[in-house]
Amino acid sequence: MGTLSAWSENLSTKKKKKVIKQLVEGQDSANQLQILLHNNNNNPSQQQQTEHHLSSTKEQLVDKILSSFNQTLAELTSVNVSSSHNQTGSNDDQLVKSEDCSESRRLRPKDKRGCYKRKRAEEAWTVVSATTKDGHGWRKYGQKEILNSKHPRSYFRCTRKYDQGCRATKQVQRLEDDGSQMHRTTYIGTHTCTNRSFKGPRIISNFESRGTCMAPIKQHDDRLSNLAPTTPVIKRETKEEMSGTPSDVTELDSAMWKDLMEFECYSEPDVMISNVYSCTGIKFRNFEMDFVNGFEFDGSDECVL
DNA sequence: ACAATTTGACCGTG
DNA sequence: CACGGTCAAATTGT
Repeated sequence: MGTLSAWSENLSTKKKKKVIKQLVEGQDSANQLQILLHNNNNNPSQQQQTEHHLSSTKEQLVDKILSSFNQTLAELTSVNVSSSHNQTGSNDDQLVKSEDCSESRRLRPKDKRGCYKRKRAEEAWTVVSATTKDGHGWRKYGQKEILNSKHPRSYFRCTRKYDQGCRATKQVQRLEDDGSQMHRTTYIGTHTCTNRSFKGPRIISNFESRGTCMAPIKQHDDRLSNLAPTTPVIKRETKEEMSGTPSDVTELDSAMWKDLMEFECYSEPDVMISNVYSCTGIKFRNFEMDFVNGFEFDGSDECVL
């Protein structure tokens, strides 16, 4: 995982401005969307009227928001990737070792547990949010008490790890401040699975198309055969996710709205917009504050994950 | 019965 | 050696 200082140093002023602009645009769209949703909830008949007054429709706003995140993330991760040394190659190597190891482990007697190769730092980014939902299926595989932290950290891997070889993992930890239901979610690695269960905004998954040195960018299903382990027994871990397979934009959107509504239930509308995204190793205050302060990261140790 | 989570051990990294 | 990421047996849930 690259350090914050390294990340920040590699972010040119020009890029910072671009990133800020994109995020502000996204925030603006989100605000408009919030108004729309709010009006829709209170008085559905008013919605069309409101929509007319605003410059965009719901769908357009969602597009803008997602586009904002996608562009921003692409910008940031291109920095990330360029600043990281032979990340992918070593990752692949590590992963192969790890997978091989885990394969053999299954046959090993109990007393020989733990033969694995820890993954090298993959690119990671962090989301601070009241909800940990992100539209992907996750399986919890561990929990740890973290030194000087009140709350334990939970470890999740993609449910498609074994059937599609997806490497994505995430770590979720509740923020220190009491009373707050906010969680810090650190995503590590990108999804290489074809997730047909899309339940919410796939902000994260759009990383997949960053066109960098990550996993194969091939979008065809033939990659499944490439990535799928040769293990004869494939456990299906995504029962409920497979049931719904949104195939068109309408279904996809309705799923997205559902998730957005859930999100709204978790947090006050005013909070909703402001306290969401940050990236690798950023201090986890209100991210909006960082915008105001010119997107400056001090690279101090307190931000190390 | 199967899937998901919990939990303690194992082990890599710094 | 401490910390924390990962594994898998045991437990719990559906």
